[in-house]
Amino acid sequence: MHVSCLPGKETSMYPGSIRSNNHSLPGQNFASGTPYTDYMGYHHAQSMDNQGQPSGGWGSPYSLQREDWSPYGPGSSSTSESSPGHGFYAAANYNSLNPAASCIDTINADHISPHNQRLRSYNWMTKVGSSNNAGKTRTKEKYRVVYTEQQRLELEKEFHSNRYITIKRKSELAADLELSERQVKIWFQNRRAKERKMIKKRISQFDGSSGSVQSDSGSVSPAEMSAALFPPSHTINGLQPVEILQVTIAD
DNA sequence: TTGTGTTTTACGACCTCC
DNA sequence: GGAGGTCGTAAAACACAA
Repeated sequence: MHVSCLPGKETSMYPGSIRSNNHSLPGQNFASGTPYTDYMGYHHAQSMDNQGQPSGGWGSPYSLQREDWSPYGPGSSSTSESSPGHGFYAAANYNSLNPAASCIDTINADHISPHNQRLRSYNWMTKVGSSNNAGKTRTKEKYRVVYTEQQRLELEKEFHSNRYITIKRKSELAADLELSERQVKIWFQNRRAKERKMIKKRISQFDGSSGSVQSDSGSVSPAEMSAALFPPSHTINGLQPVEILQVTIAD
């Protein structure tokens, strides 16, 4: 599988999108400089061979509540070459602060190791119909699926291009990945939450440390960590993202 | 194998904006 | 009122130590 590095076709944050008036979305772009050492923190290595996906296996009462639950077929390979970065969160920025993850290819190659490539058994398939919790949507049959490697990769690419997905891109991505728009939206919400959590964790490491922070590669000074977290080029209204975040956390 | 902790989907409550 | 935001949380999926 080949995946290019954030091609970057579009440059506007909200090309004809919702909320294009840019009314201070709290996190809008603010995390552009956040570190992605955890970018590929996903441990799942689901095979792209998703025969186990529930084509038709969704419980009807559940699926009726979805906007467009499409069968989870194999990740569309066609998306590999067609996922445009939006340019705002440029690969250059990302790479500059995280050289180790400078190319998704690298990450991906790493990630899809023989060890990780082991096939999932999709145990949930056998659970369908086994639940007897009528009235509780979440516990009906299966209540969550595991996205494929391909789906995650494309979503991550989009996320690193833009923290907030446009309606247009959401629609495209959903079609490409055979996900519902709702799923894409929720994935982005969850991904932002994850990022905030990571940032808070890092900041608490600063606060809790006296002079240095231990990293994988040894001791890192707060200044170094800060620079890694937020490159100087990223400011919003004159504030560096870390400052904005600190204000936010203080609230 | 099993217990436990973490991560990943998914949802509801509530908020803001148009 | 609808759409999408955050926040908190449930529960499946997963990793890993014992």
